[in-house]
Amino acid sequence: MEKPIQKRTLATRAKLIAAGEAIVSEGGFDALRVEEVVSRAGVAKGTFFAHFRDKDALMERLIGVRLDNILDALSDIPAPKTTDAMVDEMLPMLQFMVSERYVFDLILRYSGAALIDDIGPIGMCIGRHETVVMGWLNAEGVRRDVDPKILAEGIQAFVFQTLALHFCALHSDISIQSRLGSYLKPWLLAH
Amino acid sequence: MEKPIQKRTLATRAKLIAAGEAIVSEGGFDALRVEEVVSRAGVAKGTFFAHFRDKDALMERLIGVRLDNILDALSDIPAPKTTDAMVDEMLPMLQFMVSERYVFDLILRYSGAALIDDIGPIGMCIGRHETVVMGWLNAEGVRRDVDPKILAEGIQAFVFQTLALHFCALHSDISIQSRLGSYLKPWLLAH
DNA sequence: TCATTTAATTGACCGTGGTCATTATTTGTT
DNA sequence: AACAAATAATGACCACGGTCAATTAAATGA
Repeated sequence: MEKPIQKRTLATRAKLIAAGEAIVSEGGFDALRVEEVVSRAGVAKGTFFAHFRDKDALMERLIGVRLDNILDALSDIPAPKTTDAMVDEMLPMLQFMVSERYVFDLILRYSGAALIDDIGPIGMCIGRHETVVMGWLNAEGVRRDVDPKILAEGIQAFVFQTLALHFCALHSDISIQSRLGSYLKPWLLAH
Repeated sequence: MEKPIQKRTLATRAKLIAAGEAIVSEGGFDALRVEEVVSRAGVAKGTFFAHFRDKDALMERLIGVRLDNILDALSDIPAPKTTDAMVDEMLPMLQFMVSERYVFDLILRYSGAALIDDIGPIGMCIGRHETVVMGWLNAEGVRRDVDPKILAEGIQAFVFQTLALHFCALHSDISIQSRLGSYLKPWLLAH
């Protein structure tokens, strides 16, 4: 019904993504330039925008791959039993998110689906993360008076708050772990 | 000690800000172009960047003015007694924040001080908001087992989460008020 | 096999934010 | 008032994301 994609198309797209990935692994996400992507991929500039809505769309894909890898590992572990353990398990994801200011801003912007209809790779990953975390909330000691969905959304909110303050000079004296912990304990624990 | 600012400087800056304000009031924040600011102000482009680090710096000032006005009103009212009342009082601020996607993104990016040393107008406003809200937390029924500072930071986190989801097509069926309320009740109420 | 329709690619071009060596103006000094 | 030092303003220029009419290649039908 809607599948007449030529393999040339797939090949071109793959080249673009590979070029992007190479650039990022060499100089970080912030260093990616569309011009360099197309020159490395050996195509014209216009071709890039025939395959990706804009630069951010490629960025989302590249970041999405990293996030998915981290999430694969995360969903394999057993549910942590304390909030501190939860924080520890989330740490790899958080560290990637703050690895570059540019990356954090991008994740923030696209974590809720940015455009009206299509939910992008980053939105998917955030949703996946929420699902994984929600699965942890059956643990003993976690409050039962609140819908787990709300609880999981709240954890997301605290994650973003923590990372935002991490970038803020006035608040960077506290570690990510301890700050996130100080939010999660009163949010999650029955008392 | 550090005050040899010529009045020419102040006049130029005032012209730039006035021009920016005019453009914004006509076409919204998203419509502001540096070129139009300088042409309306009757100065050269380079002059703009002698007065503001970048376009965002002017944007911050313009947004800061609006936020300050809203906060002036907010700090005049008596402390609300219920979470629903809190949400109602915050509503004008929230509505301004989501008036344009562009504005929301900017506030998000600068709500924690963006640069290492200087905390900009938006960061100031968020801080002010936090202070006002923290003043509400002596009310009856609000939990006492958590540092009010943490409680206020958590409210900020939920505000941003609520507004982010507001822009997300998948979640825009719920009103800002009811979503924020569903976070604040379990966060604030003693139980 | 060739003609026709459909899809992919090209690259010159544009909009806009930001830079910087040069020029103009103000302030301080004698 | 005349000069020197410091500060402000200028505008040509660059970087980079994004557009689009024209071109080329692939799929389809006879």
